[in-house]
Amino acid sequence: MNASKRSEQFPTADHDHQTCVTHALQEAEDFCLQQGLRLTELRHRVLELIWANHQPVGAYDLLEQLTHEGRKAAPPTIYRSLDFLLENGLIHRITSLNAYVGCNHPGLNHAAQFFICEACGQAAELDDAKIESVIARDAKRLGFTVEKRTVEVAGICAHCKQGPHP
Amino acid sequence: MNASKRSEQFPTADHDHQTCVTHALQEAEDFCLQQGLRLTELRHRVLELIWANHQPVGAYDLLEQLTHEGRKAAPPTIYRSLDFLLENGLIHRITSLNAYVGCNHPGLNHAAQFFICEACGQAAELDDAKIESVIARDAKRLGFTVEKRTVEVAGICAHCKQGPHP
DNA sequence: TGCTATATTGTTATATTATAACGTAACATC
DNA sequence: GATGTTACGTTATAATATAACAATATAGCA
Ligand SMILES: [Zn+2]
Ligand SMILES: [Zn+2]
Ligand SMILES: [Zn+2]
Ligand SMILES: [Zn+2]
Repeated sequence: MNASKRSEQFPTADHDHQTCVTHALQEAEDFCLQQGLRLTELRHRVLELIWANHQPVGAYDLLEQLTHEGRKAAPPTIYRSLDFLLENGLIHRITSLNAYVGCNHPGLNHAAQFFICEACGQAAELDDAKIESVIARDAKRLGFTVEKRTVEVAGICAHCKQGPHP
Repeated sequence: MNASKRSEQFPTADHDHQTCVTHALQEAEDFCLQQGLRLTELRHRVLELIWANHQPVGAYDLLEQLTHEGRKAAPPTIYRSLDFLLENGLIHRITSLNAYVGCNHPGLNHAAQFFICEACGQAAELDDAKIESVIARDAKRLGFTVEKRTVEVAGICAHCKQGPHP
């Protein structure tokens, strides 16, 4: 099981954090190159910070991390980078947390579901086609055209049920 | 089809708005009496305003409506009433809108799903057991204990696909 | 009834998240 | 290099929500 695969669900305590980050950044660079997108130094750094946090992180947390490393940054600095990363599927916004997290399948333009642990703060990204199809069925019955789905489940992850924060 | 039934999905343009409000308030009064909850004048009025808006409405919109009718009100005034109504299942919070909407099945402590029209602003509340079971299955596979579910689908409702706002 | 504990509301200040508006710099294309 | 476009810097402000403490109303009981 490689780092990418592991990060699709709740990571174990002993997993190689840095490998996750490196791998995700490499994927993002490749993707942007393919798509002709400009992954500027700022955007690259913001994405790196999001992955390095390794759990959903707020815009102002990111802002603080940027300023602490000497960069001039104001709210628009971070929000513009977040917008770019969101638009191009490199990160997700978790509505119920007002926080941002790296996407495990960048570029696929998928609808994701999140399982969010209230103890350790980790979020697992799923892409369960079954949920999609049930929502689609309900939408059809209502005559509703789906544009955007938000599926976020809060609770306690398996690691945290056994002991304190993994 | 009565007002209650109608309000479970997207209401038609010609439906009896006032009947919906009256019916919902009556149900809330009954429920609070049964449960020994104090539906004070303020809480009653806030719930009435939420239903009268008849679509998800923001806390500060409600605040403005309260002050316009002469009541002294500050943010905590409205947020405390919203907290009471949320805790007791009389309203729902729609995370993706930062807005509040009356519950169609007060007191049932159910997990609801919302289909939100981006054209007319109406939200339809569903309680599809199928969605619940699929989420429960994923949770079980992850070893995840579910506390709270957020399922919000944005798009265009059937009325709005035919013509402008119903 | 009057007393007391509790719940509710009022009031002021502040935290948190996000965007508007406008100017400057970097980049790409010709 | 001129020109149009994209990205970034900067200042101010909007929108949503909570903290902290005082005043009032209510409920339960002596
Ligand atoms: Zn994703
Ligand atoms: Zn956990
Ligand atoms: Zn409901
Ligand atoms: Zn509509």
